[in-house]
Amino acid sequence: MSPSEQAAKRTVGRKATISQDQLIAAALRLVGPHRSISSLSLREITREAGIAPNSFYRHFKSTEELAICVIELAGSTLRKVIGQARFRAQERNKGIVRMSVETFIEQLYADGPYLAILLREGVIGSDRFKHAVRQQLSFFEQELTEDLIAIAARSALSPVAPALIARAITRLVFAMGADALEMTKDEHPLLIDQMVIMIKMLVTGAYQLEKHPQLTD
Amino acid sequence: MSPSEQAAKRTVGRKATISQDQLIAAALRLVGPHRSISSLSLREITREAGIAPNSFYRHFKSTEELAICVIELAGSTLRKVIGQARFRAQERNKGIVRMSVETFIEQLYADGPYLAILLREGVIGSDRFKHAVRQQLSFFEQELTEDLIAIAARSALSPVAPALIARAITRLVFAMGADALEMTKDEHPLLIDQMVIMIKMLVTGAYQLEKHPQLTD
DNA sequence: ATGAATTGTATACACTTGTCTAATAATGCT
DNA sequence: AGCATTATTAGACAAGTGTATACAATTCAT
Repeated sequence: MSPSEQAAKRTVGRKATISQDQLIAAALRLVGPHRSISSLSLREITREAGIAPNSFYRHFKSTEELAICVIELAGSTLRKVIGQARFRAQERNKGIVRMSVETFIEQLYADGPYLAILLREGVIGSDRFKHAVRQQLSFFEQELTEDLIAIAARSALSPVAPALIARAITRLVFAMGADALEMTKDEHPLLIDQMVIMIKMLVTGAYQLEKHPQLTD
Repeated sequence: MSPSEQAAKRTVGRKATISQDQLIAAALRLVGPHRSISSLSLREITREAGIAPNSFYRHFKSTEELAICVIELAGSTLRKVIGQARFRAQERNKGIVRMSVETFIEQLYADGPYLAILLREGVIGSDRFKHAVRQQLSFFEQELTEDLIAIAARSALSPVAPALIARAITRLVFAMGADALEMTKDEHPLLIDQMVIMIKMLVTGAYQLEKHPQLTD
């Protein structure tokens, strides 16, 4: 149940002066590019939002509840952005891989630091918390899998464990994204080149293994 | 300067009733498989170690200082373990890749949850903190690079950007390791199979790209 | 207009946190 | 033995935390 959906149910009573979305916005403002969501305190958020601490409970059961909303927002936003990148790749004639990777890295410093959030919060916080992040990652994986199947079909090659490739690429890209967070922007082009090559390795390697499934491990 | 080296300097005065290593042990006990080091409070650690809060300062300047010691310990311990895995791979006749990956995953639940620590703390905490983790990662990368060069030399193939492959493998393995942390142990064998295939994809892909450096991106 | 429902606030409580100041205890050197 | 040195402690402080209770304000349906 998204914030706005839930708010629509109310029919009688005092009009809300603050919305869940405004609280989320306040939290995002506090997080910025460096802080972790799970480190935000309830009082901090309400202070930033300009309301009394207790008012928070009218909108979220706990800060964890809010954090999960943020994660879902981050995931869906990012998938939207990456989806657009595929179209842009066809307009200009950059490769899909390169275009996607570039867009991905751009998002690190976009208005909403959504990518940075997903990168950080996947390994800390409560179980529900981590689960939410991993679910978003699996959405990426899924969409990527579908892409790979489509591409394999066009090139008349059988799909070689596309789910596995998708998982590898997803993990690789997110890990390198975490690296990028600790760099200055001028180092990003080099990193992007590396990421593109890595992905190429994975894909051509996958096709190669399909053709010659022997090889020692 | 490691904990034990520093302690050796003292010549006169009251004998220390607690050592830096004992404090580190207490911290590790608290971290367990789930908590983050950066979330440990000074008082918590001293409580666990059985000393007064202020005594902490005689051994570490701050909890961050201790955390960095833990990270370095975790890194060197893990590299030792993985190094041994290579020898073990030759004794039994499993492949180096499979043996290393299996050993890696085993470490998730070893006595010292060192791997879990490295996986988590790379993206949170202070800059010094993150830097310490990334340094340990780069050590892994380096040793792996040397291995790849050696292998390439034996197989009479030119080394195809071994540093890049090493980086990709490292990132991939650590990311999948983070996944493993959220699974039950009976799911690990499947994950290990996947990791091995992914690494094979990367390596054979790299050789393939060397032979035919065209291909769209 | 009245009352129910809902949102927001004020105050307070019990905790935890890091760190300061002094004082005490134990050790080695002379 | 006495002294300097170091380790540890106790006690206290200000600041921050989540949340419980009680109350005020606002809105809608009747």
